[in-house]
Amino acid sequence: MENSTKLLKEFNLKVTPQRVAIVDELYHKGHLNIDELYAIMLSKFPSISLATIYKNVNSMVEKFFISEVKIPSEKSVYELIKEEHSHLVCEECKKIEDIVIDTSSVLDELKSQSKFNIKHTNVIFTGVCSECSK
Amino acid sequence: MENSTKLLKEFNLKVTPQRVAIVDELYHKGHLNIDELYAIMLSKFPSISLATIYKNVNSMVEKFFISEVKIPSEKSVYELIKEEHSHLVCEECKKIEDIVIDTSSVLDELKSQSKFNIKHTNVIFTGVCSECSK
DNA sequence: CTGACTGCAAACGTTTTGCACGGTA
DNA sequence: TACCGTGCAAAACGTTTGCAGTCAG
Repeated sequence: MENSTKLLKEFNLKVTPQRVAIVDELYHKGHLNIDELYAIMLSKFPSISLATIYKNVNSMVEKFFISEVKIPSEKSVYELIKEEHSHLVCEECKKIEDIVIDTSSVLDELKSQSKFNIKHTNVIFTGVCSECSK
Repeated sequence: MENSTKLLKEFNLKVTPQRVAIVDELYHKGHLNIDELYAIMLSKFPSISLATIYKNVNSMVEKFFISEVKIPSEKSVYELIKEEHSHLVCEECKKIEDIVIDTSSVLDELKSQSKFNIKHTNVIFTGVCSECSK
């Protein structure tokens, strides 16, 4: 069985062709906003409704299968949930890169300053990628 | 002259009572979303329009006088721009705390992994504050 | 005095909802 | 078969715009 189908079942989401396609795209593209997702889906399902995109994205977010990434000055994108990671966003070409960094030193420093019990560390770096800075 | 008035002039924004009040509130409360700001402003200017809030917030953002903070699963809040800092957000009471942490080790690690030329580092920690974890 | 700001109402874009139909389990 | 998902249209929501009157510089 294909990967996307298996994943949907694991998250107790009914397997429909539309959902499989959404998961496939997020898997291959990494990050997509609603408009990009709709455009891609339209090419595969000419009569798909935007409402279907929203409904599916929302149910996948609720089941913690995908997550919304809120980027400063940009539209939110969605990605499959995996190991905690940070994002690098190019201000010019808008490319988004995932990066796994060790945040333990920052968390240690934080612990000494605040009594918060931290659950998640959300880091977004913005700047210019190597292609755009040429 | 009061602080807010002076600040508005420094950022080339005309000084109106509505703007002074917005800056005063952001200064005292630290972070406010649009609805909170509107509610507070309504109590001071009963006939103020939501459009006025939006117009002022947008012009202040454009002049880099205030900035939008996008928080996972929450409404965006606005704050006066100051030294770069991170945010701690309590998932339960929604309180937001500012914290200045040294991100140089993370930036160094990043530099060794990616060719991005980083301009800004945006860090949001989510968790439970000390009052709520009692 | 002039241009910018305000408040109002309308417009706009985005997201959600209700419903009839069709597909999945 | 029973329920859930889909597509469509309408509704709801948040934000922006245009305009006439007012105010700051």
